[in-house]
Amino acid sequence: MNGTPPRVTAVDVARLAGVSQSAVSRVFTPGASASPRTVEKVRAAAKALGYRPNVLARSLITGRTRIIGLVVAYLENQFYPVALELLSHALQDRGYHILVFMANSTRRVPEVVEELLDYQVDGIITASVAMSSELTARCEAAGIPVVLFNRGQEDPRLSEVTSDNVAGGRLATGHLIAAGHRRIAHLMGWQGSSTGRDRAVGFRQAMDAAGLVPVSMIDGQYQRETALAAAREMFARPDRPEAVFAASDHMAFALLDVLRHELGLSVPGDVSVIGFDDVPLASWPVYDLTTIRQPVQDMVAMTVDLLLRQIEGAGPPRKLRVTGPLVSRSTVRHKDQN
Amino acid sequence: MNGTPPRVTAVDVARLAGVSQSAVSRVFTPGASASPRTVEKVRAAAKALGYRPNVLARSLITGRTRIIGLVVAYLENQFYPVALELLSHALQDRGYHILVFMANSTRRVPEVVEELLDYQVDGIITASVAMSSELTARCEAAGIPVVLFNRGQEDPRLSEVTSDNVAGGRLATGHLIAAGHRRIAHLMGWQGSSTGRDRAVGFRQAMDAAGLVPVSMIDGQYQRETALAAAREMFARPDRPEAVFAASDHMAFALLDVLRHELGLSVPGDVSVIGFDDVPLASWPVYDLTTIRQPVQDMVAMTVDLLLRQIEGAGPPRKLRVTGPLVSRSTVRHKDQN
DNA sequence: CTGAAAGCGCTAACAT
DNA sequence: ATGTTAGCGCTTTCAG
Repeated sequence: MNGTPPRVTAVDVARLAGVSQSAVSRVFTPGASASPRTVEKVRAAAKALGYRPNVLARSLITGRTRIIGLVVAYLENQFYPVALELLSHALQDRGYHILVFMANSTRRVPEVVEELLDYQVDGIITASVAMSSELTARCEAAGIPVVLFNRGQEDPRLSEVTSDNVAGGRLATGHLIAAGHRRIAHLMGWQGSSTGRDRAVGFRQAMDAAGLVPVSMIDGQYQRETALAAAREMFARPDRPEAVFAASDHMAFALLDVLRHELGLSVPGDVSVIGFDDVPLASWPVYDLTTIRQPVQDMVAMTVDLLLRQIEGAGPPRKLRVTGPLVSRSTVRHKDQN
Repeated sequence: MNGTPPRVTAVDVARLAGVSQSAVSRVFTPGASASPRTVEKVRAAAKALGYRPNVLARSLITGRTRIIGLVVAYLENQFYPVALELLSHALQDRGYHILVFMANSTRRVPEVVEELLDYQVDGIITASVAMSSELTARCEAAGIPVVLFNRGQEDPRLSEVTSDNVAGGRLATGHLIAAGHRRIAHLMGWQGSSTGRDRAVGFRQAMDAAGLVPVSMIDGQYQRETALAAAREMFARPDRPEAVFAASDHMAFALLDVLRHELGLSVPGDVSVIGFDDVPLASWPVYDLTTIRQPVQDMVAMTVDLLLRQIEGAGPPRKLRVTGPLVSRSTVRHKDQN
């Protein structure tokens, strides 16, 4: 019966308005020059026909799609949906949109980025995903800036926005120590990631500075299942910690669940816990988790500014770092006050 | 210094391979006809140059972008990030990608959809967002199928995938009644949405059938803040319910939080609570919420199938409905057994 | 300020 | 099977 409906093009509008097709184009192009009369006639005709410029055809000429590719691995940790929502809004406000690419074990990052490139995206944001050097080269060759959100990498061609994870790890651990704890463990973030490693070095630094030796350090890989297992292992040992620094709130929740619901321990009565991120759930009374805040709003704003500056003004790649405060809630017990 | 780096085009590859540009095109077009030798030469040249077809230029001709527009209002409720992740994977597996459009109070759905149309998306999925009749007409005119995910609407031009919310509401309420409760309230989902209304009618049906009258019915609008306030109001009245059906897990969590942490009530000791959705958090021990499961996996699969069928085969719009089971956990007290 | 013309990178007839 | 040709819908010189 039907097929592809006939599209309304600039030619149609031009015909109806009695002007040339290029006049129509000018009316819809920001930096244009058209007489008020032309503008009016064209706008009227466009409205009558329901015309809107085909942004893809435009992109073919301008070389800009106003599409930003976002590569993200998993949305399980609440930090990412929050960031995605913020990112999307900030970008929309500046006339850009997000094309989402989920990477995971089966869909590897390299292929995913290639697909992104096929879409001629103007820029790429990766959320907690690393870029191979080869891939970076391809993006660089294509003139497409990429900024790593919440992930660091040596490569000078890559921009990145992170919080100061080493300092954060130190702050968290220092807080536990200041509260009077000595037998402290670290439920580590994935050691294949910069954030996971940095938070762990912050932990070590603080411990060293206090002359303390970690009770244990186990990799929870930032995932609930793994963190659950790590928590069980950590407390199955004869040498139980009295306080633990979890490298993400998401893992802290898993830890808390094991402690309270499997082991029947009290937090902060029996053990103190501190997290990292300050996701919304951390402030809900069920957990009321003491944690290191990652200022997502700021991080998002910086990411967008940085990326657009590179796209629009060809600014250089930069590594930006923000510092987050400690948010004291109720999962850490202060021994002297008790 | 630099500007836009020179793109590698099919012409470059053709030149290097010593064939025509159309030969290159054929090699990269699935239903093509090219001799093994040509294919080989072209592939080699393409690899040497790092060539990949520009999908946008292709779209201009084929009329298909393989981009699906997703309109979503908020990611606060965990149900949506989960759906988004699933949707994205399912679509990627079939060669499509998601262009995300966040709608909210400032960015109204109509403008957002117009922007979507500008990108020549092949189809639209709206997650818990309604379409005006005018908008529907525009999409229809543009030949772009839209499927509403988790939202129903009368319009026959719109496809939709929902769970049976009336039956779900009945099931939830019936469970409370069967547990021996009589003084029951409903923390309603947004009454401006079909799901909110349907779950409420299910609630009423079950109550009526049992000859019971609701203690109260308050609209929590599916948002935490509102649900928190609604919960407080519900229990500030002299006539407190002994059981409540919350129209979403997300609101049930808010309710549980005020019950236990503000009012010092025990659940299920003092009051029973049942939710709707069965998001991951519902199964965590902190809440261990009894709820009605919405089979997201199935819903996503159906959504993708339906949409792609409409895009590729021009199938008709359909309204699909799945039924979710009750997942019994620990927030409902069974009076006879106690 | 405006129209004519060229062409972005690619696919799809059309011949050969 | 392959090259030639004509556009897809639009922006952008270039004349005027």
